[in-house]
Amino acid sequence: MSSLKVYNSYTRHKDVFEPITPGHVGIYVCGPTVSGESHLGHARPYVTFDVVYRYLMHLGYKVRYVRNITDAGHFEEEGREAEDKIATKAVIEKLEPMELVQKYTNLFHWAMHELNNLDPSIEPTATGHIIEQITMIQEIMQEGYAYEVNGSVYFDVKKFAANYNYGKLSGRILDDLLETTRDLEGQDEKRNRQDFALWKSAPPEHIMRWQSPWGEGFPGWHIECSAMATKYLGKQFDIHGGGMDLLFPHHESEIAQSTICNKHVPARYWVHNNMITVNGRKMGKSYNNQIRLTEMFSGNHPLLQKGYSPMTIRFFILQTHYRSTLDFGNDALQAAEKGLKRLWEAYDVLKKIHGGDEKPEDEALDAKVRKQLLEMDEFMNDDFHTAKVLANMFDLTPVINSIKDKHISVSAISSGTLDLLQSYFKNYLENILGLKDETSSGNDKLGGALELLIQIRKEAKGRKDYTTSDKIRNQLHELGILLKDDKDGSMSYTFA
RNA sequence: GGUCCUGUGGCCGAGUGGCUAGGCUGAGCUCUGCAAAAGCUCCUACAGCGGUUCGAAUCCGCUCGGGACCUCCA
Repeated sequence: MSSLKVYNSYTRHKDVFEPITPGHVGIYVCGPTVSGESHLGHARPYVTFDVVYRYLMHLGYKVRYVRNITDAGHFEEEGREAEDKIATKAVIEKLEPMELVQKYTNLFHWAMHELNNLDPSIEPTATGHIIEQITMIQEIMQEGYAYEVNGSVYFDVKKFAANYNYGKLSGRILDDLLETTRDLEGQDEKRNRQDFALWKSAPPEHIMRWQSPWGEGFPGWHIECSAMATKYLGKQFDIHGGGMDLLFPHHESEIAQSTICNKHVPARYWVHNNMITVNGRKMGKSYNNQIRLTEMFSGNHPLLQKGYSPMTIRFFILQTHYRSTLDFGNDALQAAEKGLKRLWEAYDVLKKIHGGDEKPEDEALDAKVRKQLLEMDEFMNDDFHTAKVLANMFDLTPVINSIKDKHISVSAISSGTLDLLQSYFKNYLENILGLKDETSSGNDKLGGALELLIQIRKEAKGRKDYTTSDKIRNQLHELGILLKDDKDGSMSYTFA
């Protein structure tokens, strides 16, 4: 089997993955700012890195997955009135900042669980690590790469660039930045425009504020990730993940900060997911085109023809490679919904298939099935190519259904291949891709009642009493339960 | 303006220079009391124009279109 290769934004090509400590992987993913509700675009990185997390564990690594919660204020616009987003909104909503933060943190966790994302190993909050951030800022100042002005502290990018490789991750050149940085108000505190804040002095109206060596204020945006990643993963760790839109300035700034403090580029592999777009345009607050996850699930949004279940959304995301843009659309979502249903029903069928002999009756088919299963590992090793994994599973679906419908015999493939097929489907669908059954919800009483109706319908059909049998089927259909007559005379049901 | 990405069949999307993923739609057929599901077929595309090559969706150039970042952003 091949080894895992990961596209590394830092080197700009696929690198063979080798953890710093054999057997262990440290991964840091930029988490949400909990000043508002998560939208569809937010689902992408967390699903993407959930699969990365699951796959690394599948490979046998012991993984520490750190994903932060940004609950301290940022600036609406750097250099302008330093408005704490959370504080501003808190006034409007007449809520304590921490109450608001708690509300959206809870909502975020709810959405993550709906999407069947595993909890990270550690989920540190920015407000819980103010001391670590202050300490790190002090270290940067001691090294001479930060300066204080009026109670705020800025990172000296120009000096950093003179001695280190600034801009490598994002492909930025300092001179270009000088020319292209927008002319904003209140830049006078900075020595150079491209400098960024490590600590901001808090104006009186600012609610979230902490005591620091430079007076009362709050941390800059980039420092929290550097401080928390260092604390929980060390001066250098394996993977740093996030959306492509964080490449610059966020991750570039993280690299600068950590390089001064820790003498290392913080992560060896930088992994970035692409954006979800709406009509070709990035979904984000700048474009005012977000669809919240609660709206996605309920269908309560002008752009939505209907609601889409969490697994539909997860599957929709997984059907594309994570570094490609993914365009939102009702047609695409509905295609994903149907595709997932078909795949999952085949998986249910597969679980019930038994038999097969040691030697397959159809050598060619047997070989093809094995090949397609083993290829799935290759695809995952090739930069987590879930889209190709799913394509192979769809290729195998007709084989499964044909066995069920007796178009081909169980013994067409060997018992060993059948075992492999069953274990790969289970492993991939449930453990690696993190999909789950959403239909039945395990209601035993309902199941029992349906079995009874199926029994009555069978008896009616036996008497050729199609009036009764059709009545049962049609009325159940109206209730959203689909009865299917299988080839062998048995009946099964699915929830629409 | 700078840096970078991208343009694939009705829709969504894979595509490492040659063997032309996959899903969803649509059409036909088979099975079936009728349905549904399933199976089997079919519709076979690479923005345009040049170039490199025995051979290009894939490499190069130009033109046109879309987008990301440069500012909070997943």
